[in-house]
Amino acid sequence: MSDEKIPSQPDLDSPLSELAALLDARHQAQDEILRGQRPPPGLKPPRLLDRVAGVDSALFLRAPPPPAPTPKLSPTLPTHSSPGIAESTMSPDDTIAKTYDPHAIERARYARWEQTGCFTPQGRDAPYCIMLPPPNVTGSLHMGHAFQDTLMDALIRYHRMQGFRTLWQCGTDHAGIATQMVVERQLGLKGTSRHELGRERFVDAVWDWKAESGGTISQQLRRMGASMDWSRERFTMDEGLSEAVTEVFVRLYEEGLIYRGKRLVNWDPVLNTAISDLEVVATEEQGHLWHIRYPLEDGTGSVVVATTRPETLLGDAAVAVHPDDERYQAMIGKRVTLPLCDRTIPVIADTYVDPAFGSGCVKITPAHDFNDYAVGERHNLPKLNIFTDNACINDEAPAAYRGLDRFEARKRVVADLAALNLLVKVDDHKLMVPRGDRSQAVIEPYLTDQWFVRIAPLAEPAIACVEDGRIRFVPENWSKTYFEWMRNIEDWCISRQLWWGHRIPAWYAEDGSIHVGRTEREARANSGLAADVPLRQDADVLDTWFSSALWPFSTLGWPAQTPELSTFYPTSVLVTGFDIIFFWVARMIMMGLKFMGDVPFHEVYIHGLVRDAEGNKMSKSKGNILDPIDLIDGIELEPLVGKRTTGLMRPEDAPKIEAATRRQFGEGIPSYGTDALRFTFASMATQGRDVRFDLGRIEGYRNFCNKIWNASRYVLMTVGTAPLAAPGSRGGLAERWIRHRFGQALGAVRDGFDAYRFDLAAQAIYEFIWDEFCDWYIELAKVSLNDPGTSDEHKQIVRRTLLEVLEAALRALHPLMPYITEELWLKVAPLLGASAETVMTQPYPRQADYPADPAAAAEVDWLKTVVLGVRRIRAESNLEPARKIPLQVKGGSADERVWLGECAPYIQTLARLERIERVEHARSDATAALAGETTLLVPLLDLIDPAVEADRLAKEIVRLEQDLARVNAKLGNESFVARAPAEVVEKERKRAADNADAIERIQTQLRKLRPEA
RNA sequence: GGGUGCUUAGCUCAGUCGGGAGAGCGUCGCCUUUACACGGCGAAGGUCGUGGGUUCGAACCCCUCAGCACCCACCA
Repeated sequence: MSDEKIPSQPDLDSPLSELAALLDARHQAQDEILRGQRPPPGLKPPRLLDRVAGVDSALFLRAPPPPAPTPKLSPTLPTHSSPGIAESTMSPDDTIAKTYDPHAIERARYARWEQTGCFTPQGRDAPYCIMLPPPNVTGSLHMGHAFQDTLMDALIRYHRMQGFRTLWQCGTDHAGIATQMVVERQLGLKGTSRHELGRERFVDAVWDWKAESGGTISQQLRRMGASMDWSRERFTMDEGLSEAVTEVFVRLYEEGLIYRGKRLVNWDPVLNTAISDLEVVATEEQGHLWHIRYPLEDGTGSVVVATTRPETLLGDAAVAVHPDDERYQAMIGKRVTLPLCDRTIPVIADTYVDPAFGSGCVKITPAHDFNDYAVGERHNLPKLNIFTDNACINDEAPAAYRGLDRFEARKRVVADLAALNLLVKVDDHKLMVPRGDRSQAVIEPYLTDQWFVRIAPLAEPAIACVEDGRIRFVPENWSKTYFEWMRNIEDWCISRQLWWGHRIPAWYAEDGSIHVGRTEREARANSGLAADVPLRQDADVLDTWFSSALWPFSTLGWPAQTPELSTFYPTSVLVTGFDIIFFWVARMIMMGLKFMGDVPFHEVYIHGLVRDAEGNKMSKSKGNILDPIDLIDGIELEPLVGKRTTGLMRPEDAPKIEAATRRQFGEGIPSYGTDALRFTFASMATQGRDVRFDLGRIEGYRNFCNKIWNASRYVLMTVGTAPLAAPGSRGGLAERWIRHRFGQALGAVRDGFDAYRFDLAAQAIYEFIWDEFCDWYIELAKVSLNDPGTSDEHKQIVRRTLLEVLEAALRALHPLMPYITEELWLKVAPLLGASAETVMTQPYPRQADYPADPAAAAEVDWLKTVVLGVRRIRAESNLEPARKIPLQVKGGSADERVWLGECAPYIQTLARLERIERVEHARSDATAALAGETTLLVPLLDLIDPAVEADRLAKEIVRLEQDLARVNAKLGNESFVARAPAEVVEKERKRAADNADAIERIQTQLRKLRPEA
């Protein structure tokens, strides 16, 4: 396998090329090397490691002379690349390389598509539109994107070829927190910070960073072959999209659906911002449960409370017990002295307390715990905030703790309690720790002023539209997840204390009053404020998902009523992962219904998440990331190790990651090309929740590319400029059969696309091309074309069929493998008189044009059975494959007798027969197989070992008898015969009869070999 | 605590309507066969997680149990 890792790009400065040049330049093989093609068999290419070490190519000098030159096409074969486009794998004399090389093709093809405007919606037919989930503008393509984009592009190309007015709306997301963090990190490396720069200059710095790195992902999307309409590319902080954000905010505010309030929110003390519930991830961690004694103020005793966060004691407002808890009845209403603090707090009764947990007493800290907040509200407790924005103890706490970080304060509090003998015990305790999904910081419930969306009124219609089917989830069960969340939804905190994002269109007067408007001017006008009243705009920005929620209509021009908006909204389907159903899908549905009065899409296709071969989530910190571009282009081991081990959050993991990488990719990653990668993704798109990315799959599909390449090469070489039959000529058996099979395959492909079963669509087309077209039809066609007895007329039909089916199969495959199909189609189609510039806008083949032909199917199925039967005999009798053998046939139905006559030439060649003869009695030294009612006999006087053959037949009889016994048992069951559908019963009866007949015939044969049997 | 999935060949996974268990990769054997060795031909390999139920018939429908995964959630 190591032989496969030769880099495919020509590199004329490398020692490889110099050495190659030393060899006879006239040799075909050398031409191939210089053109970047694979060397012929026997020539060992250098390994990647050798190249890295700079010691390659010695192997080339020892290499044997290359074999015969590659066959050539007629020099008059038309070529169809446009001027300025690299002629890729075609050498100047029109030789097609023996091995598919994606690199020579992909970039030029893509540039050509983009230049000619193929990606913009065309025509006036029914619209088809997909919204690209906007990737982070400064991000780079990961496997999840590549997977998702492959599926979307397949849908887009499939529908475009069917004539839909197809729009794939693309763009990028400003990704507030993520982008701000990146830029802040960079500033940190330069020894400065955003605070030093100030807001305005910081935001400028982010725009600079966007300008610098914002093109990365769109270039990578192009490498994937994504046919999105780049002319309509949008950015969530574009002027137009920002206008949409403001418009939505103001309208929701005016309707009372956005409000500002002091609430307990999830606070990230590292990023210094509020975040929404969804951005908090709870992780199970090992901690402690501290049991602390609070003495009663009257000295009559004490209570013991348990806590996982002892520092919050400083903000306690009460101790709560269950109202029915007999142990504490006497204490309810009394006060306890709060240790370390110079104050007392009440003992209250609340059903929130679980008497069975811990001591049955709970400390209540309303300002720092969501439950306690609710208890505090019920009992009118003060909300004592003891933290600063970055979670240090503030001045509300006793002087001894002020300024301490929360974890430092925890240690100090615990130590002080122990010193006072108030620490009863400390237990190990597993708890769920809330962490920010971006910063990984421990989140604190924190009391601040924030903006919220009142979500229930928006959620209600959003639930209804999924219930009544206006939006359909695929797979359907994701709607359950959606309902579950939507029915328990909480108000959405949309303000963020960041600098990068959409500013909130709210202004404050000095008296603290709030004025909302599309502009400051409008805000003043709304409130009747004079122009000279000083106003200060809210410093916060909106949650990034607020603008993402508007994506399906903001990108189409809303709030303006554009033609695009009326044409493409609602969009056709949303393709996304289940991880953002709540973040994005639900919110788009709510906003779309609210502002467009209609759903944003009719279907939501939820795909799985890409994981590594072991099923682990791919992450930088695990060092198991695969870069889709590396799979396309290949990467040598050292750079791969480098990529995986730099920029780690935990640099100490580097050695482990390096070792694992070297183990798994000892020779780097070979180049597979975009089409193989895309086909792999499509075939992994099953209904499951996660998809494991396995290099074996992509290698297999790279081989598939090569198979297609070579099948096309054969067809081009065979047909050349030879005359073809007129279109529509009725073919022979094989021609009718392959058309029939193609029609069936097209049906399966269509069903696959319709159901978003890309795996089934991919499988159908893979099997058609490899198992039917290559393995059988091309071989059958060769028989006709190579037989001197074939009429010219028939040969012309065979050539046309080869071309037509190949040409249509390339179109059928195009949505999944755009590059190789384009490349080959442009060579194949002209031979049929087609002269388009691209296959991309050609009609998708229709099943109706390849109607079923059951007669041809039955006959070829029988033909295949005969050939397979002989091949099996040959293999199991250890006959040399090259040796031509005689075949005798005996018996057979009327149809089969006719078929044998018609198929004899095919059978003779494909089964490598010397002759076929009909006999009435089998010789005893013959091996036998069955094809329908026909018995196949291969007399092998000199080679057969009767014992071996007898064993083989005996085994076959056992197999048939087992099957017969099962079928007979079924038929012997009266209920089965009485209750099963007649056709099922009939089928079983026929099967029993067939089996019995087959057993009889094999037994006859066996008795001749083994008379005692 | 609530919810959702998953368990089929050595591995990764299909299996649509309940009616003869499939593919790819891997393994084994043969083969440089004029498109392709990134290939061809052939083969081996499965008690469909467990136990029960419904049915003439269950990988598939229902229930039980076991194992695994994920999502949501305020038990200190």
